[in-house]
This record gives sequence, structure tokens and C-alpha cells, in this order.
Amino acid sequence: MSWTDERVELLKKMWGEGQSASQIAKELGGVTRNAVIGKVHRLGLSNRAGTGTTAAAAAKPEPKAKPAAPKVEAKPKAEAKPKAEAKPKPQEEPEPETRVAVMPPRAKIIPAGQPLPPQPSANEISPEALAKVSEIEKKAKRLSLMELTERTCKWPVGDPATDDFWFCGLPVQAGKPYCEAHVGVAFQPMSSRRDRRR
DNA sequence: CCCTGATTCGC
DNA sequence: GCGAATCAGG
Repeated sequence: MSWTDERVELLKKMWGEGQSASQIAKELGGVTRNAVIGKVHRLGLSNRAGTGTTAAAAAKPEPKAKPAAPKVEAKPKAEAKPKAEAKPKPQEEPEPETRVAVMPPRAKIIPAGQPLPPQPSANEISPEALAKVSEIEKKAKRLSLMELTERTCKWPVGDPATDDFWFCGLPVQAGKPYCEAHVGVAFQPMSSRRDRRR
């Protein structure tokens, strides 16, 4: 397969949308994610706004290899811009807090004598997410605490005080503590806080 | 172990 | 220019 205009265009589009290289490769077909990444670099559109990976490591090559490269590398580079240099960037805050963290079902610890706090956000989880969870819990591996590993979902199910307690144990993804379904419950997009008459 | 992107270098 | 191999991080 070669990089036709169409394919490059799709690559640019998807990359711009934040799709991963592997996803793009899958979509394009006939290429590996390495090919996609290589192309992305050649196109010069590498760094997307911080894709959480090796930005730092990228900046420090040459642990070995490449012996001689006596580049004179003089860089006068008198880049004088006549006007309009200042980039209007008052918007510095990258965290529009589109998500609301909801605590996992832990044992209720309520201060004695206190009325129940209104629990502003710990309720009203989207029906889809809940359905997904009930569905997923059928497939759950029901691991015990000691069976949990780095890549098993640590979502607790049941009452810790009884035998009927276990952890989901399904595969987690990319450093998250929970499986896909439980991540969906733990991190609610604020948009899902739709008004639901109670 | 799964994933991510980055870099190198023979082709 | 291409991309597999490798690296580095989550």
C-alpha cells in the first residue's frame, strides 16, 4: 500500500481527531501503526497537544549509535517578524472539568449523629453505564483482593463484610484502575447529569 | 501484558 | 520516502 492523497488525508484527519496510530492503521488497512507514526512524523504533524506519552523521552535521543555527526549547525536564524507576533492566549486553563469523579462504592462511613449528606454527585449514574456494569459483572472474574494485579479491574462488588464480595477483575486498559465499563461509572461526563425526575 | 507515540536506520 | 525494530512511558 502506498500513501495516496486520500490515505494521507484520512491519516491527517484521524490524527487530528486524536485517534491513536493503531486505530488509524486499522482504519487505513495495509499498514501498521509504525507506518502511520512514521508517516505522521514525516508529515511533520507529530506532537498533538500532549498525547500523554514520551514527550520527554523524545527530547533525549542518542543513548548510543550514530557516532559521527559533526554538524556545524550554525543557527543565526534571524527570524524577524514585522508585526503581530504576540499570540493571544489568555485561555491557559486546559481543564474545563468536563468530568465529575464519582467515588466507587466504598463502605459508607458516616459521622455519628450527622444527617445524611445530600450526596450531590454520588448518585444519578447514567442508565447505560449501569446497564453496562450489570452486564459486565456477569462476566467478572470475581477476584479476591490478593488476586488483583496491575491489569485487573479493581472495582469492588458486594459487601466487604460478607462472603459475597469480590473484585471485577476484568482486564483494565492503559493504566486505568478499572475495566472499560467501570471506568464509565467512575468517571461520569457532566453531560450525563441530565435531569431525571426522581 | 496490554497499550501509546518516538526514533533510528537499512532499504 | 518508507516502515520494522527498537525504545520509552503509562
